[in-house]
Amino acid sequence: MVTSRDVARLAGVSQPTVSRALTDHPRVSEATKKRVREAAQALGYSPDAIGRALSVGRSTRVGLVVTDLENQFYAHLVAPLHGELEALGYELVLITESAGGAPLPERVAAHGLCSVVLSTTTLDSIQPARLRDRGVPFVYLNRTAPSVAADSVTVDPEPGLRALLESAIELGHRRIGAVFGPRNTSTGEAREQVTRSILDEHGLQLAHRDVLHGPFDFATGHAGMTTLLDRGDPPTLVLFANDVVALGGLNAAVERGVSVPGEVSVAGFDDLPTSGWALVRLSTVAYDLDAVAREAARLVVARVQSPDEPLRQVVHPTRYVARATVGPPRV
Amino acid sequence: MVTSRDVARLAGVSQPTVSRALTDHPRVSEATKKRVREAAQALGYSPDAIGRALSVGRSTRVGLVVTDLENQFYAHLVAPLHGELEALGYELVLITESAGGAPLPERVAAHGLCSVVLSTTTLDSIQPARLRDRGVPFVYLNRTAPSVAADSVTVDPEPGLRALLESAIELGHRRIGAVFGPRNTSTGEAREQVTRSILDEHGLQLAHRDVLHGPFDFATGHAGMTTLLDRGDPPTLVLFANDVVALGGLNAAVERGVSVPGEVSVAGFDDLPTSGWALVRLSTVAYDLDAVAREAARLVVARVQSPDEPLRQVVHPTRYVARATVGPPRV
DNA sequence: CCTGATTGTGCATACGCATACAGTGGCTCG
DNA sequence: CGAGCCACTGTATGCGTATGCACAATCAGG
Repeated sequence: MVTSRDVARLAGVSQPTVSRALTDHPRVSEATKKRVREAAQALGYSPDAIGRALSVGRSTRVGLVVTDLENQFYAHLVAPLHGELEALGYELVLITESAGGAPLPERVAAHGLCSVVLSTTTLDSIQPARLRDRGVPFVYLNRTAPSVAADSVTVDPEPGLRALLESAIELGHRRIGAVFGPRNTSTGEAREQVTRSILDEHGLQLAHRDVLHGPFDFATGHAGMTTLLDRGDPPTLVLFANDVVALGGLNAAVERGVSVPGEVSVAGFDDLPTSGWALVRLSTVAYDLDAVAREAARLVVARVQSPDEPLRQVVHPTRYVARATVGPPRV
Repeated sequence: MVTSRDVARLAGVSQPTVSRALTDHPRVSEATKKRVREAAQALGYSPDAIGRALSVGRSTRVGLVVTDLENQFYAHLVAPLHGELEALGYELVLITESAGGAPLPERVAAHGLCSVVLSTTTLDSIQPARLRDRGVPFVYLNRTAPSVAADSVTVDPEPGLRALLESAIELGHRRIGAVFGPRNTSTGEAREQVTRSILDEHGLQLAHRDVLHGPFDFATGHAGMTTLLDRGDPPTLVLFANDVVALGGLNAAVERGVSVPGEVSVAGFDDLPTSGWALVRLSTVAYDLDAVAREAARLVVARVQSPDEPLRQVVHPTRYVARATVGPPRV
C-alpha cells in the first residue's frame, strides 16, 4: 500500500506537506504542490479514507436504513440518493432491518457513519431517541416521527388524492374501497386520513368492510384484492397504499380474469417507473421520487456540515396521473 | 463519543484489556470479560469501525460496482448480496460508473474497501489489471474478463437457451430474431454465440437483419422491437438479451397493438420477479439470481480472508421457463 | 523453598492522515 | 544594514483500536 509518506519521500518533502498539498492548503507553494501531485500520480497514490476519517473525527459515510431492499419502492430510492451523495463526496452504506441484528444506534457506531437516512416502515428497531442522544444526525425520508424531531422529506398526499378522488366521484364511483399501509406508520396514516376527509367533503365514506391494512408490499395488494373480489360485491374502485401494493392488486385481478377498469378500478400511489408501462398503465398519485431522495441526501449532508441549523421539514407536492386502471364504475 | 478508554476506566482495566475482552481473546479471564462487557453495555459502547479498520489494516467494506442502479437487474442484485455480506459481518458500499468520477482503483482506495464485486457491462473505467496490481481482491459477477483472472460467478446460458430454442423450433419457428447485449461484453457474447451454435445444430441461423445490439436496458428492447416491427415482415420469435430488455420489447409491442405471442413471440433471460407477473408472463431463461449474488458475496469474503487460495470460477445452470409470450408462429 | 511454566494484565506502539505549533528563510521597509 | 514580517515547511501529536512484548502473579513440581 502506498501512503502519504511514500509520496513525501519521492517528492522530497515531509508527510504533512503532502497532506496539505493534496487538500489544496493555501500555505503551500505552487511549486511544492506540483511536485507532490506528480509524485502522487507516479506512485498511484490516493489518500486512505480510513486514516482520514479517523483523523478528522468523522467519516463521509451515510447509512440508508430501509425495510426491504427487494421492495421496488426502496430499490428506487437507492439510485438517486446514491447519486446525489456521491456528487457531494459522500458514500452510501446500506442497512436493512435484519431480524437478528444489533439495534441501529450500535450499528451506526460500528459502521462509522456520519449520518443516517431513515426510510423504514416502522421505527421499532431504530430507536431514534437513542440516535439523537448519541449525536448522530438523521433525516426521515418519506416518513416522520413526532416523538423525535429531525429533518424530514415527505410528500403531501392531499393534492394528488383530491384530484384522484374527485375525478373518480365524477366518473360515478360511490363505493370506494382501500388497501392501506400498516397502522401507526406516518405515511400510511396520512394517506388514510386524507382520503377519509376528502370523501367526507363529498358525503361519502369508506365502508369498514372495504378497508384493509398491511405492509407496503406486493403480497398485501394481491391478498387484499383477492379478499375483496372473493367476497362478491366488491367496491367499484380500490385505492392502494402505494404502487407496489397496487401492482399486487392489479395482478390479482388479472389472474382471476376480472377486467380492470371494466369491473373494478385500481389506483396506486408513487408512480414508479414500472407503473407507466404499456402492460400496466396504472392510474396513480405521482410525485418526484427521485427529487425526494436527492433532497434527503442534501439535507443529510447539510446537517452533517452544520449541525445546529434549524430543523427543516421539506414537503413535496403530489398530482394525479390518470392512466388506464381507473374508469367509470360497472353498472 | 464513547471509546474503549471510557469502558476501561469504568471497568477498572486498561484499554487494551477492553479490546481483548470484547474480541474474546483467550488470555483474558472470564471475570474480566464479564466486567468489561457490563461496562460496555452500561455505556452503550460499540467499537469504532474506523479505528479498528486502521489498526488491523483492512476494513470490512465491500464495494459493489454496477453500471446503473436504476436498472432492475442490478437493483435485484443488491438485496441478496447485501444480505449475505451482512451475515458475514461485512458492509456493502455502492459504486456506480459515474461519468466524471475517478477511475476505480483510486476510488477503492478512497473508500477504504477490502474488496470489490464487479458487475458492470464494460470494464473500461474499471481497469482490473490495476486493481490486481494494487492487491485489491475482486470477484466478477455475471461477467468475466479473460485478460485478468479472478474469482467469478457466472451463469451457463446453454441449457436454458437450448430448451427455449428447441421448444420454439418444435412450435414451428424458423425465422428468429434477436436483440442482444453490447458487443464485446462476456455475458452478451456468450449468449449470442450459444444461440447461434444451437440454431446451427438445427440447420437454422439468425438473419443479419434480424439481429440488433445495445445496452442491457429497457430502451434497447423497446427500440429494437420497434425497429423490427416497423420494418414489416418481422421474425416470428424475438430473443432478448435479458428480461429488462425483453420487457422493453414486450411493451413496445403492446403499445402498437401487436399481440404477443399471437403475432410475435418474445423471450427474455434472467427471470426477474417482475417477469412472472400475471400482467407480464414473460417466457424466459431462468436461473437463481439470488443464489448467484450470494455466491459472489461468499467468494469475496473467502478471498479477503485467504488471498492465496486457487481462483474459483462458479457457474450456475439455467433452465427455460415457458410462460405466455412464446407461442406458435403466426402463419 | 526455589525454579520454571503458565496465566492474566499493563505498557508501548503502530496504523494513515490532519492539524496546531514551531521554526527557517527570504523579503520589505525603516 | 538590521528588525520585523510573511510565506512556507517541518515537528510533534492525536484520532480509536489492536497487538507484540514485558512484567506480575499464581501455581506445580522437585
